Parts: sequence; C-alpha cells; structure tokens
Amino acid sequence: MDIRDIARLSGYSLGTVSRVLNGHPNVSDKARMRVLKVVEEVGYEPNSNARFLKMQGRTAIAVFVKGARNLLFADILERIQALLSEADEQADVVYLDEDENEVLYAIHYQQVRHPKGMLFLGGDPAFFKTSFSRVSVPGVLVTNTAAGLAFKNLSSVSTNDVEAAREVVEYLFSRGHRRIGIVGGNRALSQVSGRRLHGAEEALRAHGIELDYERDYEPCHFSMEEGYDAMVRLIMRSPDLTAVFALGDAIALGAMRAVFDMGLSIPGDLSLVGFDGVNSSQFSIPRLTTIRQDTRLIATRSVETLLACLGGETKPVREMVPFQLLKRESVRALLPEDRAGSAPVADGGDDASNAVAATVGVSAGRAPETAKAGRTRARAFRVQVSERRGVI
Amino acid sequence: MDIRDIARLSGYSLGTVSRVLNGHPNVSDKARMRVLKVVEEVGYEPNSNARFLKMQGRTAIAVFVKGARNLLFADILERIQALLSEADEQADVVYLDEDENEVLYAIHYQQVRHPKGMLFLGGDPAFFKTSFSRVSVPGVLVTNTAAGLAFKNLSSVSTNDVEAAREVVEYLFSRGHRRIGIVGGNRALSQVSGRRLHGAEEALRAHGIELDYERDYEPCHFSMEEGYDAMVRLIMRSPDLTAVFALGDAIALGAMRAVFDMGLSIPGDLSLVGFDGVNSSQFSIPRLTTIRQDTRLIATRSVETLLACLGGETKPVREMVPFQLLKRESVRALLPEDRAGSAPVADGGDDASNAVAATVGVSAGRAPETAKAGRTRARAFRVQVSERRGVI
DNA sequence: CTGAAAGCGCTTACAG
DNA sequence: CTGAAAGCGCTTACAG
Repeated sequence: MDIRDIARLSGYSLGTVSRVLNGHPNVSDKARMRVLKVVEEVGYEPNSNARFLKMQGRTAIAVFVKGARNLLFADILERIQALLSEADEQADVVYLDEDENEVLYAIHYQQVRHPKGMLFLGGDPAFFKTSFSRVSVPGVLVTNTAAGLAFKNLSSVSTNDVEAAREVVEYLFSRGHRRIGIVGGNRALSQVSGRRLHGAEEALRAHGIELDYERDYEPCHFSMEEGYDAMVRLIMRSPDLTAVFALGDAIALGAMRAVFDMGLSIPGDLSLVGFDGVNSSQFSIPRLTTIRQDTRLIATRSVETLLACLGGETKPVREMVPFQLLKRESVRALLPEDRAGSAPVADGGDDASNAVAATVGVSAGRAPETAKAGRTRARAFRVQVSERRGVI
Repeated sequence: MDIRDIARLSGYSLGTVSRVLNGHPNVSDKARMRVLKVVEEVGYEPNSNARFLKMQGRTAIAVFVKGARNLLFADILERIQALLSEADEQADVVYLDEDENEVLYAIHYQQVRHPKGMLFLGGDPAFFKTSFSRVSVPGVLVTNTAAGLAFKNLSSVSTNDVEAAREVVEYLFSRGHRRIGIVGGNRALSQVSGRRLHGAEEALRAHGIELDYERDYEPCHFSMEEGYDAMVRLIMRSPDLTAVFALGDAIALGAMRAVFDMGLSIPGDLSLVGFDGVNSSQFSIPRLTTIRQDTRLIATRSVETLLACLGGETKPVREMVPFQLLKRESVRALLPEDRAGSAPVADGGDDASNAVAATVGVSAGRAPETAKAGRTRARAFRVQVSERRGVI
C-alpha cells in the first residue's frame, strides 16, 4: 500500500495526494476530503524512509540521555516528551552510558538520522568543547552549562550547582555543623560534581575551613552502590564528621544505608544532605534533605529554547533555573548540649511532605518506643493523607 | 558526500562501493581495501533513509518499554541493549505510558520503521489478543506471558508470577502470619498483578483463608506515591493485619514509608514483602524482603529467543525463568509470645546483602539504642564491605 | 569480480 | 487547483 494506490483509489494524481498529506495549501477541499477518506479507509501510512530521503533532514528531535537509570533525567525526560508531543515534534530518545562521549555519538547520529535539533540530558561540556563544532543543528545542554563554550548553536539550561552546593554548606553551618564531609563525583572527570564540589569548598572557605580532600572527601559514581561504599570509606577514615553532603540523591540514599549498617543513626549521629530532589528521596527513612532541581522548569525551558532556535534567528542562551533547598528530616541542629550526646532534634521542614511529617510528629532519629500511634496522631495523620493527594 | 563521491574518489563503480559497504563476497581484496580507505578518509556515512528505502525492512529491533520509570524494566533494558549490540543488532527503544496500548503503537511503528523484530517490556496480553495479528514480524513479550495467545510470531519470557506470589504467602504463613493483606495492582486491568493476586489468593485458600477483597486488599498503580496512599487506606481499614504483600517493590517502598509515618515499625509491628527485586530494595531501611525476578536471565532469553525467531524456522516459546525469594529484613517470625508484644526478631536472610546484615547485627525493628557501634561490629562491618564489592 | 541500469516511495518545482 | 516528471541516495539483479 503506497501513495500510488491512494492516487488510484481516490482518482487523483500522486502529486495531489502528496500535497494533501503534507497539508499544502493549493488543494481543493473536495480533493482533500476524498484523499483523506481513502487514506483513512485503507489505513495508509507514508513510508518515512522515502519521505525523509526527499525531505533531506527535518525529521525528529533527538534526545540524548546519559544514564538510563538516572532518576533525575527520567523526571526531566518525561516532561520533555510531553512538551515535544504537544508541539507536534517527534522525539527520538537515545540512552547512552554515563561515560560515553555523547557528542561523538550525536555527530554520527546526525549523519544517519538528520534530526532538526538535539537535547542533551547530562551532556559533558568537555566533550562539547572538543567536538560540538561538527554538529550543525541547534542543541541544548540540559542540566549542565554551556558557559564558556562559544558555539552559536548551543544553549544550556541548568541549575546553578555552585550556588546550590554553597547553600547546602551554609545551611549545615547554620545548624551548627563544622566537620562536614563530602561524598560523590570526581574532581577531574565530572563537570557537574566538579561545580558542586567547588561551591561547597568555597562556602567552607568563607567560614575559614579548607576542605581536606584526603580526609573529608570521597569520590564515587552516581549510584546507590557506590554511594554506600564511598560513605563507608569516608566515615571509617573521618569518624568525627557530623554531617555529610552527598553530591547526588542516589549516592545519598546508598550512604544512608551505609550509615545505618555502621550502627549510626541519621540525623541522630550524622546529618546527611543530597542533591537533585528525586522522587524517592521523599520516601526514605528519614526523608532526605536535599537540593531540588526544578525538573519541570528545566524541561520546559529546554524545549522552549530549542524550539526557538529551530526558527533560526534566536541567539543561544545560558539559562539557570532556580533551585530549592528542601529541608526535610536528615539534618539535625547541632546545639552545644548535643555534642554531649543528648537526644537528636529533627530539623523543621519547609516543603510539603516535610511539613506534614512534622505535624505527625515522626522524625527519623526518634526511637521506636516514642512513636506509638495514639488518638491524636491518628488524626494528624489523616491530614497528611489528604495533603499528599493534593501535592502529588 | 554520497556513495557516488566514494565511487569517483576510489575509481570504482557505484555498485562495487555498495558491495564493499555491505560486506558482499564478490569483491576483490584490492577494491575492498581501496574503497574502505576512501570511506575512512572522508568520513563517509551511508544515508540510512536511502538504504532502508531499498532494503525495505531489515532495520533495527524495536524495544517497547511500558513505563519509563519502571526500575525493573530499566534493569532488563540495560542488559538487552548490551546483548543486542554484541549481536550487532541495532536497538530502537520506545518508551510508552503504563496504560498506553503498545500493540497499536507497534503496528503504526511497523509501517513507518520496518523493524526486524520487537521486544515488549511489560506488554499487556489483552492488547496482544486484540491486535497482534496485525504485526508481521517476530515479537517477544518480556515479563508477561503469551500463554493462551496463539500467534505463531509471538513468544514470551517471564517469571511465574502465580508461583512466586504463592511462595510469598507460604513464607509469610511459615513465619506465623495469618492476617495477610495485599496492596497494589488492579484485579481487572493489569494482568501481571492479576496473576500475582491470583497466586496469593490460592495460597491463602490452601490454608483455609478466603481473601476478603473488601477489607484486606487495596489496589494501586506501581509507584511509591500510590503505594504510600494505598497502604494507609489498607492499614486504617484493617489494623489487625500482621503482614502485607505489596505486588511491586515501588509500591512496597512507598508503603514502608507510610507504615513508618503511622508510627508503626517494620518488621516489628508489621511485616512487608515486595515483588521484583529492584536494586533500591536492597538499600531501604529495613532491607525489603521480596521476590527477585532474574532480570539478567530474562533479558538473555528474550534476546536469544527473538534472534532465533528472526532466522525463521524457530517456533515461538512461552518460557518461565526461575525466580527467588529474597529473605531480607522486612519480615519477622510471629511466634506465639510475640502476639503479646515482645521485641521483634528479624528473620534470617539468605541473599548476600542480607547474610551480611545479619552478621553485622543490624536489623530494622531494632531500637537505635541497641545498635551502638562496638569493636566487634566494626570488624564484622569491614567484612560486609568487601563482600559487597564482590557481589555488586 | 565489476559496471550499467532499474527502482525503492516519496516530494516538489515546473507547466498548465 | 492539478498532473507529469525529475530526483533524493542507495541496493541488487542482470550482463559481461
């Protein structure tokens, strides 16, 4: 079943059928109706290979995702796909390994598939620097910054990692923490973790503390497994840390388990902060205090930016979207008397789930026997359920 | 830069160049060398649209994944991609919503992209029954069974959900539980949950218990959010349950948080079992007792099966791969005296992480004050670290 | 082993 | 508004 069949069946010529199919203006309503009817009846689908062979290019928008299991990217991607589909753009998603060179892949992809534009979730600026000159369509670096890269067809939408990391450290400081460790990423390799590390380092320095990379920092990839192991190494080496900043939520979640397995409690014995604000950080016990990247906004701005650049005239942008420190349950205030070992105090929270948890009177460090369900609690709890409905 | 340029540059004809590019036998070594050299030099990439226009079909293998955030599928997919790439097959991954009709999508996809074969992660047999007759290439239902569907081009590789669910209930029974609730899935809509529910129901019945769907069952989708809310509803309604079987790990992880927020402890006050064996179930506190689906084997057999069917002669298969009940920390044995409310006893474990956790002496129901780190624990802990390395 | 030629299914100037 | 024709870049019988 091809376009010739439709032409024959509708009584029109091949050219007219093609025009109808492509929504060209110069077709009579009569012809349009007739052709569409036949197309509908026989369930005809144009052959995209033939189509694109002619149209040379204008096909889909390629979305390269580094790390198929990255929860943050999954959130962003979901939204991107919805937006693209609303805009009637076809998305072609390609998953790559965390350490693959996405730009080299994109160059190859470009020659084979001729996308209109490209979105890179988690692309590495270093790779862009070297090879992006060879891609000729507009691209947007999502979640990483293109600042310092002078390509007229490359934009970026990201969170200000440096600022966010700084805020984490400031927060920890305001809660009385002075011995702060950092786990995750890799100074040399990953630019994201590099920036977060940098922000944390500077914030510490502002308080007169020089981060000791040998003792108080432990690198690892962004996974629970590695977070677990890295945390163990860090704590074994620096048992006097009172707080740890994990450069990603997955790392933090693995680290949380590690701390527990070492017989310590969070936030009782150690405070912990993550980065990203992935969904499951809300369900851990305790709920994870973390930086929430605004995945919705990042997705929206990325797509808007790319679409604008597709038009042609628009200049590339380097955009930073606001982030938010979600104060939840994994950090406690270190008051002077706490150093002597009194009961942990869960910190007040300010995001929805946390505010509710506070109402319920549940906090992570609390011993089970203080958390028996009573009449009052049951009532407060019902409130939580309905609030959650609204939020999620 | 097209094949004609290569022909000109190499001094051979267009046909010869094409033969070299496609690895056809009837080419002289001299010609092959020469052509390849030129191709290499100019970085030529064949235009796939033109290529596939001629070759009509034999392109990639389509992988349809229902639920971009499904952790189980992410595991399987990762392996599938590796296997396909080893076999020199190109994979084209398409993510669909949980409730989308993947077969209708596949039919459309087939007309446009002409894949050699299709893999369906989480496909719904109901959709296949209605429409799979319209797909003409071999397909494999992964994670769900094609039993009862008589398509000669449809195979399936899955876990025996009925048996696995039965084993969960038997296990709970052997630990003294009689009031067992179930959360997750939907009797009518989802076939996977239907089978798990069925297995659980039968196991209960074998012990003379009829599952009360009104009181002791609460449906929900496979997400932490929904698991949380559903668990709340279930426990509010049936506070006398001693154990709950969540039909998926995501549900279980959400449910775990809910139980904690209600002021109850797992497994102290309530035992909990999941299903799937996703990675993060190993890091929750407590570690989740669950059914481990063998994702590696499922992926391997799925790909092998599809590749074999591509050949032509092979008959479709309905394969079940072995599963495993991972006895971890979220279930406790309900001894007669426990009913009076004595201290919870974590159940012995038999998978790697669990065996180690037992060594360390850490268990979920234990109150913080009994879990202070001592010299002995520190040593046992080091063992865990190295064991983990080996396992992961 | 190699070349010349037909044709895959479509789009788009070009006439009319 | 419509039709006839050229051509997108490749593969593959068909001769030689």
